Amino acid sequence: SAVFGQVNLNSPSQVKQALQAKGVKCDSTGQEVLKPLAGKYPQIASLLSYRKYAAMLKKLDELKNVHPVTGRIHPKFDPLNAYTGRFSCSKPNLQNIPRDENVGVDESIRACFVPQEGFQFVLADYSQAELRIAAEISQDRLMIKVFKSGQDLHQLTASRVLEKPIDQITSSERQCAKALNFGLIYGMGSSGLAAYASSQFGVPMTETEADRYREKFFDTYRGVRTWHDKEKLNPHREELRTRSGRLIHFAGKGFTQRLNTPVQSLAADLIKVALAILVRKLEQREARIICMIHDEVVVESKKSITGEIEAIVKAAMLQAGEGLLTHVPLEVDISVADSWAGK
DNA sequence: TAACCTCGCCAC
DNA sequence: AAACGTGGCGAGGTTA
Ligand SMILES: Nc1nc2c(ncn2[C@H]2C[C@H](O)[C@@H](COP(=O)(O)OP(=O)(O)OP(=O)(O)O)O2)c(=O)[nH]1
Ligand SMILES: [Mn+2]
Ligand SMILES: [Mn+2]
Repeated sequence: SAVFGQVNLNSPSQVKQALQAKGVKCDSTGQEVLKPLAGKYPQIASLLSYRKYAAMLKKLDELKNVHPVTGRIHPKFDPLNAYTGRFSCSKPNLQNIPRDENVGVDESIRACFVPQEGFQFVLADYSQAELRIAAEISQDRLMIKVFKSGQDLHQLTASRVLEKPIDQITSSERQCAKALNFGLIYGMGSSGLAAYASSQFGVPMTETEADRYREKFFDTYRGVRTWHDKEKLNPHREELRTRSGRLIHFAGKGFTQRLNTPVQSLAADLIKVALAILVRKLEQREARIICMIHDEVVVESKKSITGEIEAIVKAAMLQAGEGLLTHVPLEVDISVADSWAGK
């Protein structure tokens, strides 16, 4: 094309050079930068589309090593690799399998993950996991109240940003709002907020508008602002002790990391406690934990006992909160399905 | 050739 | 890309 003559589209440096040669000023060629330019340059839209499909094909390629005997994929789960105490997963990573709405064609990668004959999946995921924990850690009065009354903050934020009634928020709009909520509580700035809203949410937002939105957010959740201010005051604390007793080396960590680490760590501890409870309860039953994705558990359960297993999984995940959280209630979204796509 | 880095993108 | 964070992976590109 006129913009990309003889360039390797897989090479960010060549792409950047080609764009700059055409007078497109950019530092990076990532989505945040290119997406707002896609309307003006159809070639950029094509490039982003190509990158998306290429990423999907790469993911599929990673999933080729099915064990000949078990018919399963056996990744490595490492409980002690991530800084915050999250599990990591590799070879292949099953914690970043594309969600169906992002695959780009009417196909599902997650639907390829199915239980063995005569079994079903129980899929259980903490609702608004780290928002609840942030409410607990910051002791924000309103946020705690919101969770006690069973409201949905992701949905609420989507509704505010899109200026649409709450009952008209689609699941993918809610999904987009997650990054806004977490961005805000973990210290995202006005420029980051504006860029994200424009590129991922499709809502053009100037930096001034972003700044106004941030202020509104922190006026609403005053305890979150106080938490941030407090964290700004002691930027040199070198140790963090988690509620479960782990000591985390904190030296050299910046403001945003200091906000995130206690929350993500507690979330990691929460699900680990839940898994420990659960693995024992499942021992004598025909059901096994086959995957975990940070705040989600996938259990493969014999069909005839799925109802009982569902109750056990939910109870274990809620019970884990009893020793770790004091003010905020937990909720678990749970479903039974014949594939990871959720039926 | 292999090891390493950066970039971009997937998930939570 | 920037004061959101935590990860893994492939491809290009560089270095040993
Ligand atoms: N800092 C940060 N953390 C994220 C982001 N996306 C997900 N997480 C973390 C915080 C979430 O609570 C946690 C689990 O992700 P989920 O997709 O299950 O979202 P969440 O539990 O908040 O909402 P849900 O009610 O399950 O749809 O992972 C993000 O964009 N930034
Ligand atoms: Mn969740
Ligand atoms: Mn989840």
